[in-house]
Amino acid sequence: MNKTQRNGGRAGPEGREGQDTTERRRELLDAADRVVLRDGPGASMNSIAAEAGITKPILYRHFGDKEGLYRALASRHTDALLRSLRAALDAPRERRSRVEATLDTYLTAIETHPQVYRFLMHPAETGPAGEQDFDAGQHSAPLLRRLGEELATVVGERLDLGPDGVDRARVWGHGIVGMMHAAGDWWLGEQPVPREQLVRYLADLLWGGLTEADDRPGAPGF
Amino acid sequence: MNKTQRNGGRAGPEGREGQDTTERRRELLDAADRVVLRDGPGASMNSIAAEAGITKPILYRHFGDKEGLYRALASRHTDALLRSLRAALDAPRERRSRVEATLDTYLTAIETHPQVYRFLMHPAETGPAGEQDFDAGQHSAPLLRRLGEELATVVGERLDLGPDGVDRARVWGHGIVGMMHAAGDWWLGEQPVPREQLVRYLADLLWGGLTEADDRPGAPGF
DNA sequence: TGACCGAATTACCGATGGTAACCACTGTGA
DNA sequence: TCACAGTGGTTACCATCGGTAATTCGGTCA
Repeated sequence: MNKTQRNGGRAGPEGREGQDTTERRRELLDAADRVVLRDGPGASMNSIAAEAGITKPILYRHFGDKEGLYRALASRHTDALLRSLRAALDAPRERRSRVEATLDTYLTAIETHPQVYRFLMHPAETGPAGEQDFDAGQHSAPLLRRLGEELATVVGERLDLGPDGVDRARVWGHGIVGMMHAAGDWWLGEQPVPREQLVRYLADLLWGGLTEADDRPGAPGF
Repeated sequence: MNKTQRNGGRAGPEGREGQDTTERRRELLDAADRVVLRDGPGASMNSIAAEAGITKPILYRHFGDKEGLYRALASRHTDALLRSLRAALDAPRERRSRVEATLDTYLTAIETHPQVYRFLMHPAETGPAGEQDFDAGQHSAPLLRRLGEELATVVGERLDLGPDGVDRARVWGHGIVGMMHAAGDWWLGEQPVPREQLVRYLADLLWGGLTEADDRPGAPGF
């Protein structure tokens, strides 16, 4: 088993050893967190190591490469955000309230911790070397993908969308998440309206606001 | 024959000068385009200069820094895409067809040129050094912002959205663009459904599909 | 011809991600 | 008590990148 390998130490029972190394990982991630929140997503491995009171090679032992560290770090925050959103999505209310609560939860999160948010949207960072992968579709922030899939599942489970319901649910899941994300990103920069209003507008959009609005008199129609 | 002929002395009027330098810029951008499409968004300034048959400092003379080059490059593609989208948005049909045509135009574009798409979504690249700016809101791809603002204008002009119409139009503009973007990004990776279907699903979502769907029997409601 | 001027190149700097080589400490077996 | 093995850790280093001074080269004017 040797779950984390390394150690090879016959010394203590492996459980104990694993305990230590995961505990260590947590400490390192805490340090990385502080640095990233302070210096932005471009924080260097050296500074992170320094914050943790160690040196680079140890970080590389634990996380492989920068991408690995950032993935681990992002995973923590993503998990936390996902938990909040799931809670909002599971609250026992009617549909509209549920949607508004979810939107509000997300927007509150990014408003409260913009640095975390910014980091989560930039995990790739594609260092100087290599990076040949051109699959064009996984570069986007994994957070959005996870949110989209999550929402797709919820929608697919709870709504009756007909024969092609699965595909439809996935499209809607990713689409709604993208709407929330883009609007939130723009709003975070300018904050031209209070959060509650943004939530209402977005929910209105999902509620078919675009269909119900009348053409402007004299306009070429929309 | 100094076809490129760096003018050699102020001889010519400035107009001529400008002509030459903008022509040169175009050539350099063409070269940069080829390299970026070949090596991905992480292409180095050296390789771009080599492709253009010159050396780094010239690139820096023309574009200031890497960010500048990438901005110029992105601007070209963004402008082109914006033109197509405006055309789709201005076609004389009824609202639903117009929306579907716009979605289809965008999705066709990213499907046809995924490398360009990928580059456009990663223009920041935040080099190794500095990069202290933490405003958390301008890091996102400028393309999405421009699209969002554009759509907001169109929506605001053509629809009668009541007293707070301007704010509402901006939220909707960015929201719709984000929906299109996220769904497109996900779809580009998996392509689980044909494009026409994706377009229909997204339009359905905007047409209030989420409101009209029935709860699944036995589900906790959505 | 020779001084001059500007464009382009070479050579370089500092910083980064990543790694190999080295070091020190600690407990074990004789 | 002492060699030893294995651990975690550090130092020193490499290739590469973005960016820039110093320098060379080609042509123009007196």
